[in-house]
Amino acid sequence: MTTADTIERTLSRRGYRLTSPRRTVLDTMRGLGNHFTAEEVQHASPEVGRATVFRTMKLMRELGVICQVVLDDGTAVYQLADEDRADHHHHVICTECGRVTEFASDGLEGELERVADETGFEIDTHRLELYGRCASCNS
Amino acid sequence: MTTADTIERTLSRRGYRLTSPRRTVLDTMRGLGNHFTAEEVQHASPEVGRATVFRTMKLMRELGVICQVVLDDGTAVYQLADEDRADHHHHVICTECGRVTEFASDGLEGELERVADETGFEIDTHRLELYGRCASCNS
DNA sequence: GAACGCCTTGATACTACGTATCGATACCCA
DNA sequence: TGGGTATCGATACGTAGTATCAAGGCGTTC
Ligand SMILES: [Mn+2]
Ligand SMILES: [Mn+2]
Ligand SMILES: [Zn+2]
Ligand SMILES: [Zn+2]
Repeated sequence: MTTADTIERTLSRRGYRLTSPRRTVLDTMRGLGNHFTAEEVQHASPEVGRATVFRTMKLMRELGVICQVVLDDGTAVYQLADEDRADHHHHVICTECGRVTEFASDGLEGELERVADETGFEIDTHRLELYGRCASCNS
Repeated sequence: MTTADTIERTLSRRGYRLTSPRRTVLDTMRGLGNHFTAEEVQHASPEVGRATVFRTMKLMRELGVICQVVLDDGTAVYQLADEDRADHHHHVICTECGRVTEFASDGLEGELERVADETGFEIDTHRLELYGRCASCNS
């Protein structure tokens, strides 16, 4: 979870400010726990205009503060990124309780690069999600 | 691309029928080429009710006849699956022209299983998408 | 062939998601 | 102090997908 100070610095570096509505949306997301939808953020921040909620979430996504997680049915939820994994990582999603966990693997990234070569495409990025049941839902 | 006969058999096995509206939607999707959105299918099948378009697309997705492809911005497009790859595969998406290509890799699947073990989750499925530029857009 | 049940359909309404527009403010810097 | 840019909220708009419901189709069974 990225601190407000870090976020403010990143915003500032790009000419943006950490305003009061942005702060509210950030606090809301922190209060919503492991993962949340756009609608949940809206409902929990009634003082902030709807457009601003979306704008802020989009901005935070660009900064890597939150990540989008695609569920197995194709819908999306969001998650505050661990500060240390803010750059590149993937998600394991519990189809039972919805819990989202982040992970990264150098071995996997290497294998992905090898596969990417064979596609004939010039690959820039990728997205990977694993679906299953978490330890607690599994017992 | 799965034949109508194959689809009819699969539907029949589940107690469903290949009706005229379903046939229309299938033909429409075949006519739309490499990939298409829900809206494009609707527009190209005005005789069919909107709800039926969505219902049919959902059904075809469950049968593995079409696959959902998540773009890098999180939106979704759809694609008729190659009959031989109908079971499990992934997608390479050109961020320039939108072209979607399917691929599969045993090596990758093996590496994925290894990574999945370390998550502490009981993994059922996964989703992987690669984003880049196709050969023709790259030149 | 009639009755019945289930599948299917289209119209409609509704919810969610996200973007575009626009006039009004707030902040920063010269 | 004045201008320029960022930001905001309200609103409207477009797309995606689901829920409801009444009507029609089709197969099976009697
Ligand atoms: Mn994440
Ligand atoms: Mn596919
Ligand atoms: Zn769980
Ligand atoms: Zn291309």
